Amino acid sequence: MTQKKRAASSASPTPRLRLASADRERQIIDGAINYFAEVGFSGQTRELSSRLGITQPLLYRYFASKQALIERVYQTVFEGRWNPAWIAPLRDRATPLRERLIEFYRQYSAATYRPEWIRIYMHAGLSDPALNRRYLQLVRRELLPVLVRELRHACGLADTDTPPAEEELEFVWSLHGGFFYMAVRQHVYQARVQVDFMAHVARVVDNFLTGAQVVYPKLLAECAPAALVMARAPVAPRARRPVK
Amino acid sequence: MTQKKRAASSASPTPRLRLASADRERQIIDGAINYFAEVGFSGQTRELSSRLGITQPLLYRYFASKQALIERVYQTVFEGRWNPAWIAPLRDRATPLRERLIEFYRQYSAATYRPEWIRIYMHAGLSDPALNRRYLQLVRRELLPVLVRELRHACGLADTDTPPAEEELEFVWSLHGGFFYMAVRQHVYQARVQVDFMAHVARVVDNFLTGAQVVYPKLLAECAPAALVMARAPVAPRARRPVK
DNA sequence: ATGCTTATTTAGCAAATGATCATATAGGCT
DNA sequence: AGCCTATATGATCATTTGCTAAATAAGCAT
Repeated sequence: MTQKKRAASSASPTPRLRLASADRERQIIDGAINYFAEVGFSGQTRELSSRLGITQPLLYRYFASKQALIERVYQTVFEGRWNPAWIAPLRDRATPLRERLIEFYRQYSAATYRPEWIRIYMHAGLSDPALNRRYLQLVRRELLPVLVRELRHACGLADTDTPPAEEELEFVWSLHGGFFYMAVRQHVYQARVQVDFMAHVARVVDNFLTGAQVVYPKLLAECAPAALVMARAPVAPRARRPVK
Repeated sequence: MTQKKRAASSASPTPRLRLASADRERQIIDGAINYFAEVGFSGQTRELSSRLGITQPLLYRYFASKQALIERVYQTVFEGRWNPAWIAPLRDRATPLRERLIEFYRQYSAATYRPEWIRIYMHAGLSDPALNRRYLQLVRRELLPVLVRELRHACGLADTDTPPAEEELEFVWSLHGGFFYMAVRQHVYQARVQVDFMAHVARVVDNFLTGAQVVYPKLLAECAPAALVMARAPVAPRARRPVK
């Protein structure tokens, strides 16, 4: 017994590392993000603590309950990774919308299409979708209307005050969702994705914008006719190669 | 105690319903699908049995272990809902590809974009992605190559033996994934989707096919040049309204 | 009725798991 | 050096949970 104990303590020379509480807290949160991303929120606190190299009761010194820790994980992952600075360049009409979209998805994917983010996001959605809905509303409030506005402009329409119709939001969301699903295939289903992501983004964005030249005005005619005002000087058509 | 018990048993007059074993088994599986879809596979067998109105040990008469029940749930949901008859009509060039795609997604969504299916699929992916990968391979083997072939044709190219390039598969998967993500938002994140799904599908398919007239040949030129053979009699251009 | 088969329940075990508490010790302060 | 505070630990509790064995009763053939 005592032998075993002594052997263990000499084998793992962990001389009771004493961290500043802020450091320890951060370390626990980071570990919890990775652990829960891997096994889900039903993962045990004992296993988590053992991966962190600390004892389980220490977790309870820093977090009142397992649930409190989980909520902290949510908060850190979701609210910590949205960058408001992504939006402004999307409105900069000095560069073609194509390039703006590609650049946006380069940055957005770097921040969120990561195993922990995607997996935590899915686990959270399945166990308590309230937080996900908050994130979706963030996207819906901050990002999608900008996309709609720029898309209207890129299709040769004048800026109006007409708010995005539900159908327009879903339309741009189909672009967004296609990329997200690729990340889900990769990080949740662990399927190998064998193409260059940014080249793929470029192709899909091209396809989206090219089609939109024709289809988007029809969508507006059906769903938001008030937005159908031609710009005085029509914007150069986006078709980079004329349809023959 | 005894009073409580007697009261309970008289309040719930469940006079030990005795079913044929096949019926009971089916009932358990159906209940398990709904239960696990809701709470995940870490849901307890006791809670499941109580929802079914049976005792927990009875589950173990029908399934050797919780894991065996879970595997049966997988099997029923995934392998039971793929319909090979979806594919043939996609190849019927008598009708425009647009209509074929819309009809396909009408049927595919009716079968799989349901709360249990989507949620079980997500839970499964997070806890053990092997089964999801098998399903993805089914899609990748049976569906995507057909889409690629028909898309090439719709863009005015001759049929060749050139197998789909990885980039082509991802390209059509971006269409597929956009729809799937809408179902995820609905059934996992429980966000309200306020548009008519089939009208949305029609718009997105239109957009996809219209853009593809321009973008897909370029994709092929980069990634599968051997497929870039023009059909002798060019197919009527898909643009339903000429690009101005 | 009688007895046989088997579906179903009652009662319960052993392991796992979230949470707690008294105790030990590291590290700064005087 | 010596003290004091906050951090860290080991032992332990109460509950949950997958699973089993024995008891009970419903349908069925005779």
